[in-house]
Amino acid sequence: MTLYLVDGSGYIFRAFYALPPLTSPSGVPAGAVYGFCNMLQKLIEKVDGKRLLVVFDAGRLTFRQDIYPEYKAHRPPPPNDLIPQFALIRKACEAFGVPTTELPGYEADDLIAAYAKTGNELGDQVEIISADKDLMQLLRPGITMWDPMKAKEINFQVVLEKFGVTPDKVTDVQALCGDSSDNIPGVPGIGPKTAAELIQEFGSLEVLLNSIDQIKQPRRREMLTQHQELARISKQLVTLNDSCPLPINYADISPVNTDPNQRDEFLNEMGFFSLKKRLQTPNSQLNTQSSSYTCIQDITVLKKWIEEATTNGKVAIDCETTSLNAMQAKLVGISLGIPDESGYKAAYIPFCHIEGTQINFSAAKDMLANLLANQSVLKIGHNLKYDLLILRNHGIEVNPIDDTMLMSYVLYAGKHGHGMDELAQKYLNKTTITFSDVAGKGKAQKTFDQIDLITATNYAAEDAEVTGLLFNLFKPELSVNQVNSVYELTERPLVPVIVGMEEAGICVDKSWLQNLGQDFSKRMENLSGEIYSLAGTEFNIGSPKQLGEILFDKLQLPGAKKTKTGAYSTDADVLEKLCNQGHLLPEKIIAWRTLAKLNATYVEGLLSAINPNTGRVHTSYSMVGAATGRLSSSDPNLQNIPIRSEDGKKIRQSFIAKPGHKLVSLDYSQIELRLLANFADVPTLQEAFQKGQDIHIRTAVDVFGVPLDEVTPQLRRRAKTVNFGIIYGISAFGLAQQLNITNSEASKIINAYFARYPGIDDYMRSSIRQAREQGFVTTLMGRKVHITGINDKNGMNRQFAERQAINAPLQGSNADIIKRAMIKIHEFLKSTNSKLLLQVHDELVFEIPDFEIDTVSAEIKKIMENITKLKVPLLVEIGIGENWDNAHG
DNA sequence: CCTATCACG
DNA sequence: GACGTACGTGATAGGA
Repeated sequence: MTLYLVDGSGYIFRAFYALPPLTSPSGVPAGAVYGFCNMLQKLIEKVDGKRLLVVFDAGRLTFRQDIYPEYKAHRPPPPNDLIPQFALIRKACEAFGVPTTELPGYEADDLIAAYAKTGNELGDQVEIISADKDLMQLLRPGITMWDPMKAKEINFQVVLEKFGVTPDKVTDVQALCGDSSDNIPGVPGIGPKTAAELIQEFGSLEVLLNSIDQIKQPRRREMLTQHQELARISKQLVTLNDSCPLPINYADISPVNTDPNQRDEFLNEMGFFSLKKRLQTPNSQLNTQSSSYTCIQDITVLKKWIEEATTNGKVAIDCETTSLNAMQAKLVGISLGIPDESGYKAAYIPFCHIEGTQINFSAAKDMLANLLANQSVLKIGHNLKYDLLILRNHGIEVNPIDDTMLMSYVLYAGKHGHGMDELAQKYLNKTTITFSDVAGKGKAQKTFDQIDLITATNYAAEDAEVTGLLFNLFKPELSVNQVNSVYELTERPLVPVIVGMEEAGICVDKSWLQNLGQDFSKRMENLSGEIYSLAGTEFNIGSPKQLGEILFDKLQLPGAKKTKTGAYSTDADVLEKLCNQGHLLPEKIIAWRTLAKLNATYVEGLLSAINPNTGRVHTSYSMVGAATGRLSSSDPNLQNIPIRSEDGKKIRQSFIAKPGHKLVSLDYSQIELRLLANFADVPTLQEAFQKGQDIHIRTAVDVFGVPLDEVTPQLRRRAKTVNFGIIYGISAFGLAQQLNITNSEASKIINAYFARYPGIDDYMRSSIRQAREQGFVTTLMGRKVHITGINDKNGMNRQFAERQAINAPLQGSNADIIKRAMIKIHEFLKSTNSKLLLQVHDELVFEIPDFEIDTVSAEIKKIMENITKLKVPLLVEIGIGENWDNAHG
């Protein structure tokens, strides 16, 4: 009977590094345990009732250190988060009914060798489950190896390709070339290629060492003569000791015998509920084809599902549509997932696929609307904002809700993305069907209504099922990780607010934009004529490559700078420097580029974004796009509408209020600097804000040491740059670049700043320390922003992470504040005729009917300013106008 | 599909 | 001594 031998320690490390750090309900790190259980379960399925022995390392010290003290000496100790998990993993094996073994003084690999040898001699088939190259020496007839990650056999051929020799010669090769990962010395100057060549030629290490004088190459000969002893020691180190004692008698190794109750008890203790449910029906993972999902094509079947969801009190939902753009998408079908003993059972209700028997949507609508509006049934979705918009188009309200995408966001912002496919892979170990799998991609991509019902059901119902499973996993994590309040008080209640904004859209003046486009085009034409004659040739001005060649090769202008890919840099910075030296061409290029940008991105972009049904522009906000907690806006992006240049302002003027209304803009003044003054507890800065002083002038006075009445506009501008620099996690180089001064001048300014504002430096250091110790920084409302790379050994990556650690709490707290304000304002606006249309990080834009402008905007200002209490006041500035440009004070 | 550039906070 | 560096986003055009 076959014996399977598992390198348990290898599994532990792989599980630890592959999985994000989950925490069990009792607060113990459990990510590796979770991963290990998953792998263990797969193994149990593979060995199918045969004998399985998991072998662990007993400790760091083995007989090999007696031979060679440096052996594995450079290995860092296991990470702190992993240490408590070792014992739990042994417990997991016990709970799954899998025997384990270990032996002090020996490595797991030695024990594996010893058991493999014994089994082989008794005529048993032995399979080693590991991809570790140090175990490959054991291969021989009757002993095979299986790489569990790649799910393929490691045979003689694989070993031959890897080492250049057959398995029985592997240790000879390793002895010669050494192994830096285990600190095995080998013979200096001999690498894997040479080692294989020598062993092939001489047959074995022993023969080779006895015939060194026959080696032709003088250098090899010399090295081998000199380092014979190292080769012999290395050979001892890499050779597995198959005569070590067997802690469990070979005959006593029992087949896998899982007691489901014992296993479930352990999984409960660990909080692995979804895994527990999955294991209760071990085949549901494998047979998730059409059989396990229902396609609801009949109204009585639908009725049964809705009743069941209602009784259950919880249902996962997902809408399938014809477009990612919610405002122009057509509803095609809805999937439902209802908790059951195996996790979630899921169904898909098609409404308007091109082929197949389907329920008419209007026949099902009332039933579904009742379920979705039922206060005692929780609706779970992934990015529900989207589904809510779709359903609102059909007059369907959805409440109450939970959103697994937002849960992932508050738990893991900065660590990884929050898309369902990615999360399913990471947390459920499940590869989901992707949209392009079913619909294709590129130009030939089908819309969902063109998909056949079987495929559509498999895809759509899986989404509902996965959403439910993610909910089971994430929901308890929220409080364990102390992010329940940011989820409950900020992210979840924000969903209907954003839905309202996206649905409202904003008016843009079509003919204004068209005129503007004509003006821009004409000016571009004139400019390109001038550019061609200055350059002496026609070329594509929009091509940085061609432009760079013209400027720096053909015209030989000075100041050529290369980008990281080696091409000439032609960005505004470079061109401006050339302008300052009196060159005319770069100036024309800058002007042309500005117009090209405005025309393509804004004139053309906005015109094509006008929704034909509503006549307005509806952006889409991503609630998980920015790791810091900010929203992001796309399709079109309305958070980067020009404002700084005169031509830019003209673009902004195209955003108008509907008749009888005004656009009202309210923005938080200097909010990030106020937050800095608050967090860093700088008395001088706090006082300046309390007295309503101009903060940049104040900084100029303090840092540049000039009297108040001598602060010129230019000096104020420099101080403003310094203030921004501080918020971004200042570096001398960055400030120097920005102010066009030398590094040492910038350094002096920074030092003066820290000296005048004690507290800033401490605050920055403490942010960095928190990131280092905990892996994340926190904001005012307890949002976590994970900072990866803070302990990176690459200095540049680390410094980047440090600047993020400084900036994220400020940017993130700003996001917290405005999000809370939006939620409160949304409630207030229900009693008015006004609407919130846009959010631009520290600014909110409203459309307010003339008759209630004063009262409503005053109340909004009050809400915004009083959303939280800091050591400095929050100040909100109001602007009112027909268009977005003149709504700016 | 990636890079360079540039629009915003 | 050299390296490359301000924080966070999204859209567009060009070019492999």
